[in-house]
Order: sequence, then structure tokens, then C-alpha cells
Amino acid sequence: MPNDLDTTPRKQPAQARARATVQAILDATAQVLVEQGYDRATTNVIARRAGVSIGSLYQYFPNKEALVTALAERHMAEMATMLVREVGLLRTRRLPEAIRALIEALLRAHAVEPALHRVLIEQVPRLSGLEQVANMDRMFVELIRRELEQREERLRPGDLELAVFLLVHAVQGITHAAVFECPGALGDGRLAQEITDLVLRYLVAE
Amino acid sequence: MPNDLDTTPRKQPAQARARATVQAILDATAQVLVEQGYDRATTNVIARRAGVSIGSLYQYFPNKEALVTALAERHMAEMATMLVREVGLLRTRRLPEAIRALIEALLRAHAVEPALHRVLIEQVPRLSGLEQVANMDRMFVELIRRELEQREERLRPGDLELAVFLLVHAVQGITHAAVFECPGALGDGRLAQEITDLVLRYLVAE
Amino acid sequence: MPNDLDTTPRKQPAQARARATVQAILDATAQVLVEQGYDRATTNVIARRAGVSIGSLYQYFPNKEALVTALAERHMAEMATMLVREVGLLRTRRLPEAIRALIEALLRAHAVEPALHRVLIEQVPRLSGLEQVANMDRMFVELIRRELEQREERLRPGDLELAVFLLVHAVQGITHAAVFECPGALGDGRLAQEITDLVLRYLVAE
Amino acid sequence: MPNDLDTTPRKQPAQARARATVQAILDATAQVLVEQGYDRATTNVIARRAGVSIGSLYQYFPNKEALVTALAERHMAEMATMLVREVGLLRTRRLPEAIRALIEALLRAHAVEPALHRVLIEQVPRLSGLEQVANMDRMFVELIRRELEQREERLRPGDLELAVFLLVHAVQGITHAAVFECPGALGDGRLAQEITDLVLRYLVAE
DNA sequence: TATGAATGAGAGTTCATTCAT
DNA sequence: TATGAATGAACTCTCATTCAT
Repeated sequence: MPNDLDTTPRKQPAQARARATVQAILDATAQVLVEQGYDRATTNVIARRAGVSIGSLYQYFPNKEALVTALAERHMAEMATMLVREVGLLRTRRLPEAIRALIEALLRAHAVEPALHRVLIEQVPRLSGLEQVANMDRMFVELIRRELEQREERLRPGDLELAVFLLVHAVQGITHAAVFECPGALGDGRLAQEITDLVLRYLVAE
Repeated sequence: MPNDLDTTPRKQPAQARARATVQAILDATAQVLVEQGYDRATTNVIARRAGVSIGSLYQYFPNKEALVTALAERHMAEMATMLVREVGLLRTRRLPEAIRALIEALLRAHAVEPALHRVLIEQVPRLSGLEQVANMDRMFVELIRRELEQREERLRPGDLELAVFLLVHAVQGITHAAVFECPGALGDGRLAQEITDLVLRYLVAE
Repeated sequence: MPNDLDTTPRKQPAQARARATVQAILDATAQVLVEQGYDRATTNVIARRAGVSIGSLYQYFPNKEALVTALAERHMAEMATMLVREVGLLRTRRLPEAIRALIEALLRAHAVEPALHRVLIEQVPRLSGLEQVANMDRMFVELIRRELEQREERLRPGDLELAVFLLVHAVQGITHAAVFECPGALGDGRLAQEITDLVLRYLVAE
Repeated sequence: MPNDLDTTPRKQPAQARARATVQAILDATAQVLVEQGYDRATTNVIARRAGVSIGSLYQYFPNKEALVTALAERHMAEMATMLVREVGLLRTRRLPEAIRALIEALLRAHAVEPALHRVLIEQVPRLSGLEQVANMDRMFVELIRRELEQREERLRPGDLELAVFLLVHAVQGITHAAVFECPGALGDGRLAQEITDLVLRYLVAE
């Protein structure tokens, strides 16, 4: 499944007008992607939705893939922003509170644009470099790993590597299912609590 | 994301030769899907790979979507077959053994054609009936729910509905991650053991 | 000026109908090329002129360049056919008659489709591997070289390599000019005679 | 091959700065044409190479064709300048020396920017006024004709019209071949000598 | 019934050119 | 006057699908 297109954006918009155009294009991409899916999201439709000519779109993005990649990166960055705040505080907390806080932050991050997140996850992995979105989740939960290693002796599982693999993907699976099936539940504290329970009971003996 | 095509296969192949043709087409579809990805899997390439003319392909499948749907159904049925055996035995076992057995069966089922499972999950744009694959996993783990309800009083979680949602998607997330990232581990007993631990510790109070 | 497209035809037409289609496409290419020039000869226009859908065109030719290359090859082959007859006889003749015969054959070959030859020469050299047409002329006059080497001692020029370079391109320049400016003169015996004179007076000392 | 664009430059640059801009644009055109070929030489690329905005380019040239035409005219004028010097002296010389001098001048003129000359000849699709380059060569060797008519009685060929046609295109063919295939040879005296031989032996009996 | 040649809507993309700033 | 963002007609090419043989 090679996919060798260059996805680096074509030029940085310098003037304010150009920046607005790029924003409009990315917004339109998100909308059309969510409404129509990847295949039906043609560059011409996106341009029209953005109120911009097709030529303008290609001034800033060398191809469709680059466009979606840029959108994914923007989305990722937004989610990451919501998480970094929390991360700094982890060290200062005891395990249960740390886990709980992380999971709440993760759910909040997924609650921002769940429909877009879904379409990026679901339809876009055919694109090259687009593990980014997946990486997003992964990178984030890599944090769990570091935290856990710090407190290794107090933890139950023998193989911490395996434990992290399990937890990362368990939490991710639950989160994505919530995004897909009942986005409303993302903000519900009970979900966060329950996930925290799942994680903690697995990690800590008794 | 409307998807209004008729995906019912065109005709039931009556003769043995016709059945063989259909099998060949589905096999070719699986191969090309795995090797090239969904977008590059054109109907003409699939027909050639199947050693069949494009016209014959369309004799049995009204469109590409029906073709992929049929493949997904076949794949699903194969996985289901591996699970039903186990299901009958659940009642006769105590919870830990029941869970363990189910999870092992699930992992074995995913180990059969992990690459195909992956491409069906990841790349196939949401086909009309193609939540089927997702449903597959879901339907299967629906069993967990029935089992759990039977033993509700001995379980820790208050909201069993929520608990099942969590476990289903946690296990699914882990399983798919294993399929994607280290298919080899699917047969490894340690993974099954660890997942069982995760589930049991969540379900049962110390 | 790289031009890295694969110009090998896509598939050999097997059925008679397909062979007719390919012929029609090549004929249309020649017509449109002559009437409109290379840039205006779009694949859609060529297909329409051939009375064939654009899809059919691309069944047999992977891209526009391959199409023109195939036409050039066909044209070349036709010209070559007209020359090989003459070539066999060279050995049996004395120098003046040999030269005269060759030049007459060359002029006759250029007289077949001068307008097409012109457009291929003029507009097409931007295409990769399309030195073919130029090669055509070159290859042909390579014969002169071999002939001359056989009779080297009776010839005036000291540096035969240089002499051949001169004559080849002199004759080519004259021929193409005749094609471009007065295609009618190609069949005129006086032109052949005069070119023969030019060549012979240069080659043979009084 | 209609070609109905207006190729007259848009305005004569009056100020020195404007003249410099025009020069820069023409220089850039020549560079890009040589480096990338006609098709890849887009107006935007040329403007950037010239260090000028695309808007400025269109201030001086109404369209791409006018741009290339202007470049061709400049190139032609430069070559012509190198030749006129020689022309004045023709009358004062005897035939062999006159021919030799002309041919040397012609080769020198082609040696100045052979790569540009080649690309203008080869790749530039027939622009409205772009027989100019061809005319260049032609116009120049028109001189030969006048000279020859002056000395008609001492010459061998009966039909001088035809003889001139032959010689003009023979010399042109050789010159262009040298430009294309071994630009180095243009300065080599042996080539000039040999061409002179070819011409003289054709023109003069014994 | 099987074949594969033929179809054509529509996709992505380019680039000469315009025009508001 | 100079800028460069914006334009959009037009291009090449794909691929699911049809239908004459």
C-alpha cells in the first residue's frame, strides 16, 4: 500500500487574506469529510464549500492527501493542547488521581470534534503518514507508560510492557467506541470513573 | 454518509462450477485487498486475479460493494464458526474459566486471517452492511453480556450495561491492536491470560 | 527535461474489433496532430475523432506520450519499409547510381505523409524516446556510411567520419526543408539529381 | 495551426529600471527554457527566477507567447549582429574566401548560445512570429543567394534558385546537427573548412 | 453462460492570466 | 507601479459498469 505523494504544504500563507483562505479550506475539508466521507470529499467540492476556487486550494496544498494530512495535524494539535496541561501535573499526584485526571482529559479531548475524529480514524488510515492521528492517541498514552515505570514496584503486573500495551489499547478502544456510538457519554463523569476503575483494579493488587 | 447500493448478491450459484467461481472471486478479492489496499483493489484486477472475466464477476455481484460485503460476510462467518463451539460450553463453566475460554477463542478467531481482518476494518469505507465486521466483534461479545447478566449478583460493577460496554470495547481494542501490531502474539497464551486478568479484576470484587 | 513516463503500449489488441479500434485511434492521432499541433491534440479530441470513447484510448495507451510514440513508430516503420528494398541493391551498383537510388528512395519515403512527418519532427521532440523519428533518418543514412567505408580509397575526403556527418545532415536538412516548404518537389527528379550532385562532387575528386 | 495571440510587447519600458526588469525577465526565460524545456517553463516559474512578481511580468508581456517571441527576437538580433560585420566584406573577397568567412561567422553565431538556440528551434511550438528563428538562418543565408547571383556566370549549377535552396538547407542542417550533437565542434576550424569544401565543390566546376 | 472491448462520468491537478490591494 | 492571492477552463487519466458477441 505505498502512497508516495509529497504531503508537505506548498507555501506558508504570508498575508492575512491568505491565512484566512487556508483556514477556510481546512474548515471546509473537515465539514465535507464529516458529511460525505473521504471518497466523496472531492477537492472541487471542498473548494466550493470553502468559497474558494480550486486553484486556490492547490496553491496551498499539493494534493488531496496533503490537505487531509494538514487537517489531521491541526486536529491533533488541538487535542494535544488539551492534554499537555494535565501531563505536567501527573508527578504531583498519587496514582489513582493521576490516572483519573488523565482519562478525563483524554475524554474531554475526544469530545471536542468527535465526528471529525471519527472520520479521520475510520476513513483516513489508507493515507500514508496518517498514523499521526493514531500516533496522537499512542503518543499520549505513552505517558502512562512513563508514569507507571516510575511506580513500578507498587504495581501488580509482572510484565509492565505487556500491561501498558493492554491498558493503552483498552482505553483507546473504549474511547473510540464512545466517540462512535455515544459521543454524549464522553463528558459524563461516570464513564471516566469506570475506566479509571478498570485501569486501577488491573494495576494495583487488592 | 449515505450508501444506497444494493448489496445483495445477484444470484445463488446453483451448479458446482458456479460455486467454485464465486469462491475464486472472493479469494481473489481477499488477496488483492490485502496486497494492494481497498483503493487499488479494482474490480478488473480482482477478476483477473480470480482467473475470471470481468463480465463473470458482475454476473455474481451487482457491484463492487456487494463483492466486498460478501467477502466480509464470509470472513465473519468463518470467525463465528470458531466461536460458537465455545459458546455452548459457557454455562457449564465457572466465571474465570468461561472468560478465559472466550478470550482465547476470540484471539484464535482473529489469528486466522489477521491481515484481511485488518484491511476490512481499516480501509473499507463504511459499506452499507459493513458494520457487519464491527458487528461481528460486537455480536460475539454480546455473549459476554448474557453470561454476565446470569451471574449479576456475584459481580462488582453496579451498572452492568456500562460494564459490558467497557469490557467489550476494551477487549476489542486490545485484540485489534494485537492484530495490527503483533499478529504473532495472538496465539501467545500470555496475552489471553492478561486480558482475562484485566476483565476478571474489573468484574469481581477482591 | 526528464520525461519518465512509460510509453509501452498497454495491451496488444487480440480481437479484430480491438485491432480496428487501435488503428482508428492512431489514424485520429495523426489527423489531429497534423491539423492542430501537439498541444492542441488532446486525448479527448483524438478519441472523439476516432469515434471511440476516451476510456478505450486509455485501454491501449497508458498516456498521451505513448500514443504519439506508437504513431511515430508506425510512421517510421512505413518509411523504413520503403527504404529496405533499395538497400539490398546498393552493393550491386556503382557509386553514382547507388547514391542516386538512395536519395530517390529517401525522398519518396518522405513524400508519403509529409505533413505528419513534419509535425512529428517539429513538435514532438520534447517527448522522451522520440528521437525515433530523428533516428529513422539517422539510421537510414547510417547506410551511407557503411557503403562509403567499403569504397574508402576511391573517395576524396580524408576524414570519412566527418564527411559522413556532413553529408548525413546536409541531405537531411535539404529533405526536411523540402518537406516543409515545398512537399511537391519531393517527387521531382531534379531535386534528387541535384542532391546527388552535391554529394558526389564532395565525395569524389574530379 | 492557428495562433491568434497578440505578441507585441505591452509597452516600451521608458525608465532604466523598467528596462532592467525586462532584461531580467528575458534572461530568466532563457534559463528556464534551457533547464526545463518549454512545457515546464511556466510563467510563474520564470517570474520567480527573474526576481519579479507575476504581475510585473504581465505588465511587460501580454502573454507567454509574446514573452518567448521577444526572447527569440533578442537571440536572433544577437546572432544577426555577429553576422552583419562579415557581410559588408563579402564583395571585397573572392568566392572561396567569402564562403569560408560566411560559414565561419555562421558557426560562431551558433556557438554563442547553442542550448537556447536548440530549445527555441526544437521545443517552442510554432509561435505566430516564431518562424523568426528559422527565418534568422534563412534570412542570413539569403545573402549567399545575392552573392551568388552576382557571380552567376562563373558557377556550375544551371538552376541557381535550386542550388541556393540546396546549399542553404544543407548548411543549416549541418549547423544545427553540430549545435545539437557536438556544440564543441562549432569552434573547430575543420568543420568550417569541410563545409566550405562541400559548398565550393558543388558550386564551382573542377 | 462467459467474454472482454467499450463506455463515460467524474476525479485530481495545472497554469496562463486577472485584479484587489 | 508592483505585488501575489485568486481564478477557473481545460487537461490527463481512472475505474465501476455495460453489452455485443
